[in-house]
Amino acid sequence: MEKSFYDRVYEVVRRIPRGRVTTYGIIANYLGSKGSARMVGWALNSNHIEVPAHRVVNRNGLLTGKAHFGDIYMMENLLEQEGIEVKNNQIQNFEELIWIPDEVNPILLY
DNA sequence: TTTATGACTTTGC
DNA sequence: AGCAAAGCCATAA
Repeated sequence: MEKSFYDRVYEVVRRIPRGRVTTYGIIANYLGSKGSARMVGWALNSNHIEVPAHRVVNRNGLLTGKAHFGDIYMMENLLEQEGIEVKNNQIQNFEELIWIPDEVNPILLY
């Protein structure tokens, strides 16, 4: 069975360092399909393996996927356990926490 | 093969 | 500023 788009998403997500986050769009862009941010989320939705999906949020730093963690507070709790401050589904200091594949540093692409 | 879907993103009003 | 609609594209059926 060849590697599917999903598998690559899993690989990237697994590489996200603890205490860091990234976005659907960044992952999609890294995988080559810059318009397929939706696929990333969907890949996680179909995910049967264990990946830190809670470290993936939308481009605003909003926990849009929280509903898929069983409890809507699960995702937030997981992030806070890693030292990430979340308030009202919004990650604080989001831009400083963004991690990008193949980048060793935290990035400040703005 | 065609259609539907979605844990997104961007643009336009 | 805030909401609506379209764009996006890999998978499942």
